[in-house]
Amino acid sequence: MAMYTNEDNDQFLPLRETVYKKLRKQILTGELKPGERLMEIHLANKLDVSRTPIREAIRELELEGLVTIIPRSGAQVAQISEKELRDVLEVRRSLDALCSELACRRATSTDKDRLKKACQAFEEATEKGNSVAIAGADVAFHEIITQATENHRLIEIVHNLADQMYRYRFEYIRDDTNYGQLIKEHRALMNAIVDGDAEKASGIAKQHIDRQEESVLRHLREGESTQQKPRKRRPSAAAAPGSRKPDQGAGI
Amino acid sequence: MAMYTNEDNDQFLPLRETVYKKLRKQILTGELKPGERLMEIHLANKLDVSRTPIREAIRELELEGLVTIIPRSGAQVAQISEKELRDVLEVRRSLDALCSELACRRATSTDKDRLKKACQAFEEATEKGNSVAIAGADVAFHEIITQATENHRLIEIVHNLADQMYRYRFEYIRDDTNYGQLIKEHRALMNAIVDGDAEKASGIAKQHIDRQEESVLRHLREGESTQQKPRKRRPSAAAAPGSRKPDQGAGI
DNA sequence: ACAATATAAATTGTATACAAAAAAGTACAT
DNA sequence: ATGTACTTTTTTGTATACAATTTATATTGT
Repeated sequence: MAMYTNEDNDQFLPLRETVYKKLRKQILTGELKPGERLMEIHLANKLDVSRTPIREAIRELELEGLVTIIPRSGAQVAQISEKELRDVLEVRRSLDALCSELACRRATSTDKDRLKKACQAFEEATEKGNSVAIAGADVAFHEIITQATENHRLIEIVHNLADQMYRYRFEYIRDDTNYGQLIKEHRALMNAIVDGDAEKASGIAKQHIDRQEESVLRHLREGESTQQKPRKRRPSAAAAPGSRKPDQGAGI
Repeated sequence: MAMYTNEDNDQFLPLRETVYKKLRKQILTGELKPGERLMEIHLANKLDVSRTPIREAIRELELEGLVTIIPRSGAQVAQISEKELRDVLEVRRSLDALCSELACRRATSTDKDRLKKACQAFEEATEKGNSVAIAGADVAFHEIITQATENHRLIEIVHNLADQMYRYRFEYIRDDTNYGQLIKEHRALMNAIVDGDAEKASGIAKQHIDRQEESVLRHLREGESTQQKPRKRRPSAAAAPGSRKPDQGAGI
């Protein structure tokens, strides 16, 4: 066992955090596939820590929506249904529009410069044709806009929503055999923000997501191969019907 | 309190969940004040469980934004600054607008009926003048709209944002010595949804939040009395500058 | 007095033990 | 073969022990 040997590894962070990061990455990259079970002892052995930090990491991931916990049964990598993906995108559509609007109002001149560069970089990446690079450039471009909002809560939520779909990013990129439309949208969005035209920027952002939705959903329907079947469980008196969380709203 | 929780069936739930609910309620109602420390052993004794479920509950609350964890130092009830409140409201503004739009498209006729009744009930509550009842009726009204969207992710996020401000709901309600404007807005929103006029509904929802922002912020500035001062901690090499979470966006 | 430093106390982080529940496996009857 | 009761194995839920770290307190030197 590792004991308290800091092992020189990543940092002085609590184990819980490093475990959290590792699992998270594996889920996002698809190394851990949807439906795959996350068993505490197994993971503890594999990562050479005790069950405690594993448990805590899994619970963090659950609240993030990347993991589903079935009480007294265990955790599994969250299945994402078409409906759920659609829900996520519906929210993203609205929030990406908000990001763009806010960016129009709040982007500094250096923000705008970086946006121009990122836009350029994306175009160059598409010419080279490397999927990883293209996806990276796309993320970088949008990230500048997101950060320009200066609204940390918004940034957090947008990131979270993006994470839910991270697994599909390559399909999405690979889908567009010609990136002409994508480039056009990026340019238009960039210009709108530079000009401070919130109305326009908002509209483009929405369109942008709509296009994404189309291609991601198409791919989801085609390749269902990677997902594992969800485990069924014996009926139990305690099992609440339906919702995965209290979802107890306390609206103001 | 309002809260759509099925109380009492906690018997079969894991302790972690019941602890989570208890702490959550205490934070939202203000029984645990912002800045107050959450110490594991202390809470464990008080609630008569071991530290383990306490820890897990606290971590859930952290991801929800109701608790702040300082590594190796402990957890405290989240302080909410004016900037953060503003950020929350900025997102809510956008999402409440989205809720209203979606409600226009998706509300069933029974939804609409219930909305009318809830609107009516709110008016009656204002006449009676009981703050608790008014706040409850307000929540109920908005909850119908939220649920009508049929978008579970959206519902979850909106609830979470609402929770962040739950502590201020009474100030907000009490502030409006005459509820005329509030009633007018509710009625207008209700009518827009019944008519399916998404554009109009969206606009009203935004105004509604703007009004809230105004009065909540005013009250926040006045009564800073209840908040405890945050503990300061020794500088540490591990302490990351700024952000409380990796926040590593993986945008698509 | 005041600051710096050493010492003690409190508190969190992690590992581990054990009980409770669920899942998987097995034998048996039909 | 199929279904059913029973047993075993696996896995989670909770409690607890101990190490590591931080916070509080006392002590000392100036």
